[in-house]
Amino acid sequence: MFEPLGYAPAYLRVSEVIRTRILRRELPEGERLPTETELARQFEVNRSTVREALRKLESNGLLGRRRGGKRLYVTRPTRETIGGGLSQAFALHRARVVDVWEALQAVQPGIAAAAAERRSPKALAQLEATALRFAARQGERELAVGDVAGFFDALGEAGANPVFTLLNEPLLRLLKPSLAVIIDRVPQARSRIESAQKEIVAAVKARDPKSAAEWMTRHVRDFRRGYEVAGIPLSTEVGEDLNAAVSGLS
Amino acid sequence: MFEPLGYAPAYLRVSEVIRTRILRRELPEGERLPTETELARQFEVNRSTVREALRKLESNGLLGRRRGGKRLYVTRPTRETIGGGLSQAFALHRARVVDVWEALQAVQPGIAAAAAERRSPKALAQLEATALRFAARQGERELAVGDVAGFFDALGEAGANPVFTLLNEPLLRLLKPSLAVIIDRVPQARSRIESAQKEIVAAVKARDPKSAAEWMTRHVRDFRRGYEVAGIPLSTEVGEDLNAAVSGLS
DNA sequence: GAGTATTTTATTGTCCGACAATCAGACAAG
DNA sequence: CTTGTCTGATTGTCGGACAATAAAATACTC
Repeated sequence: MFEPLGYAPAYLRVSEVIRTRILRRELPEGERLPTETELARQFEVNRSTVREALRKLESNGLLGRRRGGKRLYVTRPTRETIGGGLSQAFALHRARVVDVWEALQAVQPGIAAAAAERRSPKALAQLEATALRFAARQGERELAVGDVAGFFDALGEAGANPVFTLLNEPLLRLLKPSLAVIIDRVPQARSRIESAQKEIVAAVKARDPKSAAEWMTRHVRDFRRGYEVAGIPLSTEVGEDLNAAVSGLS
Repeated sequence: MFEPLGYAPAYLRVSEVIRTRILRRELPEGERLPTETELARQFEVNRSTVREALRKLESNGLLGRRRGGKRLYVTRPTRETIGGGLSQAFALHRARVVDVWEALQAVQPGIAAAAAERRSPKALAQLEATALRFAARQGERELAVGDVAGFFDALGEAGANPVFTLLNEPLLRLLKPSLAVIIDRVPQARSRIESAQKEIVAAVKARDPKSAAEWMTRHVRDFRRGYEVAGIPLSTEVGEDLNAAVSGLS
């Protein structure tokens, strides 16, 4: 019948004010924030209160500090920040590998198509380099996994769409552990990935969105096969210990 | 040559410890956190330090409080939390409506297909209800926009994939303002949306993923037409003032 | 005068102690 | 069984303090 009348503690109000200032770019990226004491003076609150507000903004990725620096600067959330937060959220919502895979399946073909449509020469070169790096890699499971993720990243970048770029990161992050298992346990995994990448690169180079999307669809579908062959149950929760989940094939 | 040896202030270490405890579910959701004084005692730091740590976790959505309550509880990030953070990030990365639209184009058909495959009777009922609500709505632009978003939400829910559900929210949030403009300025918008929803619901009901995806593709493509007809430049940045952006057709 | 040491200052991280507001229960009264 | 009253616990906020150290300013060297 009645709404609660919603009082907000000072630390929240302070962080809110700073936040909106940043969002409407009155505090532009790279700007150095005033000192805590100065902020406290301006807002007429205690420094402790200001600090609580700053911690919030800091973990939102809106404030950060330069390497080892003391003062805070206005920044925007990086891929890493967002990726970390989102993948953590997915894990807490008990997302399973099949869920992540399904999302990948939905989103990657679109990304590939966008990349094919709009790739700059530079982005293309980047993409080719990544593919080659993976192909040349021997052993070194972890690095190989990084290369695969790097390929998706480069593709997202080539699409020149920040939404894609930012959404890509958390999915890859969740995928990586299981991908490592696949590469370890499925002998033909590397060559299949390699050839899929080659086809996708070719399509992107030829500016052929349709073909890029199709090859990507196959590529992602292959991952699913990989899970099955590697003995990773599709219902494994991401963030779970994979070693515990894979059915014990030696 | 050498990595910086990375000292972390106490408030960070405290929040990190609590965070990992939550992530590995040693602090299960719904658990009441000890009082600040108690935490300070256990970590052997000052209460102010604990409070800074708590603020970080709070804005990550890992801690929250029950309506008007005082004590903190372990929670997981809600759709709203994530949606807010992500859409804010998109805005700061200068995403444009066309970028968001493209992401929608990529992801929604997959969601629709998933919903068609797995919808429970209950989720289907929910979806139908949402569609009907939109159809019955007259005037009340804001509410109508909410209904459209609600339709996508219900669809994501029906897919029973937390990844989809969580990714949906921020996209919709960014879309809403421009959607409002479309509904205002494009006379046939409502009826087109209504009929698309009807087709999608039918496909979901019939458990026909392929058809669901196809209709969704058309539905989303329609939005793009809507932008053009409404005079919203596709390169408008989301979060920008739309009234300033629409070409002045009175 | 450009680059390198050295000193000085400013700023953050942390602590302590304090107090009002208020939430959560217990308890009494109608 | 609801309403009012009391009590204790807990949070939000404050003020002041101090060591560590980053940033700025200064002196020094070639």
